Amino acid sequence: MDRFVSTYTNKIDAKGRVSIPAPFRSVLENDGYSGGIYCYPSLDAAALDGGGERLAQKIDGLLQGLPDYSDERDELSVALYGDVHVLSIDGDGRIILPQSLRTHANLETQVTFVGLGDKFQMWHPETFQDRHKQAREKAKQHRTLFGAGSGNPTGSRDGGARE
Amino acid sequence: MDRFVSTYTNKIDAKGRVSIPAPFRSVLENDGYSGGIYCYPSLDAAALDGGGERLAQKIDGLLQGLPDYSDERDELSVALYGDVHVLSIDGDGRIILPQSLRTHANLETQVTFVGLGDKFQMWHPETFQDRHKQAREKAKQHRTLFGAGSGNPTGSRDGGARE
DNA sequence: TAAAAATCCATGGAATCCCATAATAGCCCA
DNA sequence: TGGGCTATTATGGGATTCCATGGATTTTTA
Repeated sequence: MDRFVSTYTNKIDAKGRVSIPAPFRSVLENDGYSGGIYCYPSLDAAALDGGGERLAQKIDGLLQGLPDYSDERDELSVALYGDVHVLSIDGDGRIILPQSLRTHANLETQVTFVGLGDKFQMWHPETFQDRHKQAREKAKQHRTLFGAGSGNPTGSRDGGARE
Repeated sequence: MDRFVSTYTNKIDAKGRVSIPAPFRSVLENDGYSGGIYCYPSLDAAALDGGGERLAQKIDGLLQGLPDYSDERDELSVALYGDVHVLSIDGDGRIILPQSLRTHANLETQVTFVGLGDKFQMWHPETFQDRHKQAREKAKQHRTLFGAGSGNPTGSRDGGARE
């Protein structure tokens, strides 16, 4: 399997460590594991985005259009690279979440890992529940718009409720 | 790991010494460490740019586009090379910031190191906070432009069938 | 010779490694 | 089908290493 799917909730222990769900770990290994996962605060949600090499390359791609040494590039780099943490995975498949990341997502004792295909997100469990409900509501509305709930003809995403 | 990512804030001690964040140091070593880091005042910000060989080569690359002995090239050379300092790293991974550089970036007691991929920047912590906010705003705008919401520019797969 | 710079040493706290345990899931074989 | 064995996983807790930081000592330079 090569995509992050499903959700899991794990504990944060006294040292700030969290187990990465085993299925996610194996995805990361197939993705060219380079010593750790890339993790940064989501731009518009109280959550963290995480992933492996594929995610890192995506970030590179966003910057490629911009000329070196332009102020614009530097500015964007601050948001894209400056916020990224490389969290190394210990021998037991755990990472430790830096304080800055934990505060962004209100993570205290538990983390909900949510697979999003190319990447995954980490949420405060309750916050995610709310989000999840909203997302499903929106998805239903869309379906009735399209009629019959027979899948998703246009291939559009589910109303952007995610992230 | 081969690029500068993440942000770290370190102290300047009484002698003007600052620890380079360990992850940055290891990037520099992989980058062909040549005795010190290249450091110069950012052209359009109250910050310092720093990096290793890759950064030096990029500066060279900019100049190569211009004809030899042209006024334009001379000017740019002065602008780019003139203010460059080579800061040697001591046995404990620290550098000493010359006064001229410190004044340009208003560095007094603390320095925030920001990874920008090929290079990194050094900011006064509070000044950086503002910059950081701007940068995230800009990134949001770009993101909607790119349609990079789910990290999937084409919007094709992952149509919301989560869980 | 005094001031400045480079090198060396010491330390507290944090991150990493290593091992132990309990719970779960998968499997084999009767 | 069921029962027991094994492998995997999440979690907890020491022990060790790494790192930022401060200070002392030596070397250089003015």
